[in-house]
Amino acid sequence: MSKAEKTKEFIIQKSAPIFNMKGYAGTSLSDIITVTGLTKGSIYGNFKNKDEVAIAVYKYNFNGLRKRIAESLEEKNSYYDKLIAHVDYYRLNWKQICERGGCPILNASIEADDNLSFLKNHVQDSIKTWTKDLNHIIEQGQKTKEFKASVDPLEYAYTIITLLEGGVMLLKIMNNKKLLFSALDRIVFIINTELKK
Amino acid sequence: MSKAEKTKEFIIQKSAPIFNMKGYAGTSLSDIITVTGLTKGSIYGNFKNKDEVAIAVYKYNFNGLRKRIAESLEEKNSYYDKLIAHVDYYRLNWKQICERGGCPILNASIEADDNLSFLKNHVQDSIKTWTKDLNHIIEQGQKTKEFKASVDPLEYAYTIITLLEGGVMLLKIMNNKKLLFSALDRIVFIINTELKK
DNA sequence: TACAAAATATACCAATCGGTATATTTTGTG
DNA sequence: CACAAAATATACCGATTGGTATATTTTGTA
Repeated sequence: MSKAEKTKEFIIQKSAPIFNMKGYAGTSLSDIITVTGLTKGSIYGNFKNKDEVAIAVYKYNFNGLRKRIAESLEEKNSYYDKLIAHVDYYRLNWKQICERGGCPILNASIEADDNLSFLKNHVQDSIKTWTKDLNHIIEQGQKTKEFKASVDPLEYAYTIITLLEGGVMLLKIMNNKKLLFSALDRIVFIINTELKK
Repeated sequence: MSKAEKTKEFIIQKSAPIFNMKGYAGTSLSDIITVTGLTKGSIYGNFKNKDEVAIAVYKYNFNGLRKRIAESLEEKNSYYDKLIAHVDYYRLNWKQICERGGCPILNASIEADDNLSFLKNHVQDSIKTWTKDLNHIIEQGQKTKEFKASVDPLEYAYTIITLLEGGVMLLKIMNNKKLLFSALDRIVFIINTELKK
């Protein structure tokens, strides 16, 4: 790992919470300079412009979330348990999620959807990735006869994401974990009554 | 209605879509000047600062949405029909919602939650108002024996909001109405299987 | 250890930001 | 119609924005 690569990674790590909390438009280069302790020359020596920093930060935030969720599923040895663990990731880490500024997908999604075309594609990609991850778990669970073969895995993947994102939104704005937990309980209920055999 | 009040209303109306699409940080005073055709003096003669414009615009956007939903419930003469009509408002108007930049509550919520304290309170208030509106419909439906008396109206109000907001988020970012409709179908299913007697 | 290349810092740029003071126009009323 | 008050326009302000050109420092390697 070259010096530049280390610096690049350092900038991304330090800027990640700011972008997730203040948004793309709300985060200035001087914010990045302040939080990294570096200078403008160092930032622009490693990134073409602010957009490139934002994209790198978004990918970092999404990949981090995805990785942490994946880790919490690893030890589980049934697909049912994996799906429940996915939901429970939010139950266990809601505080950390709040501290980091909420769900990066949700945040970037809202800001990018009709404004930042350069980010929109990346957000779409990450939602597709997340959907595939959930879809895969459900499909595998169908193969092991844990889940009903009749249901459409993709539809349930989207329902889970819908409830998670809606739940995180209400958690953040109302400062009330009960609202997230209610969404999580609903997901578990759906899994138990409609997916589970 | 004085001249100033008319101008104020004019500024709010013209600025409303911009704030909802580009966000608070992404909307500049020159954007407001451009879209209204007015001058800076006229803006600041009617509003103390940018924050006050943003607040007025947010209230306008929320009240508009609330009014349009309320109108679509008016003719319905059962609380079950009112609740379904509430959901169907989104089914019928998803395109208009998209054109206006999505759900103002969701948008403002994401930007304000850990950044814009001056807006956060107003967003919280509007969510409380919306919750009460839904809660009221369910409670009344319980009184008329349309809905089961055993359920907690507030919990269902929150579940409906969670699914609506999550659905709108996915609609907007993925440009796919199917994702919103899936959330709407889920709400109707919950109403039919858990609320309805 | 010398030295070129890579990386970072410094100094600057025009444009735009939100906001204000003042001049001009428009308004309602006697 | 006159005239004060209200409303709007003009002209300006310092601060900050994203970005660049260049100087300096640090790095890896011969």
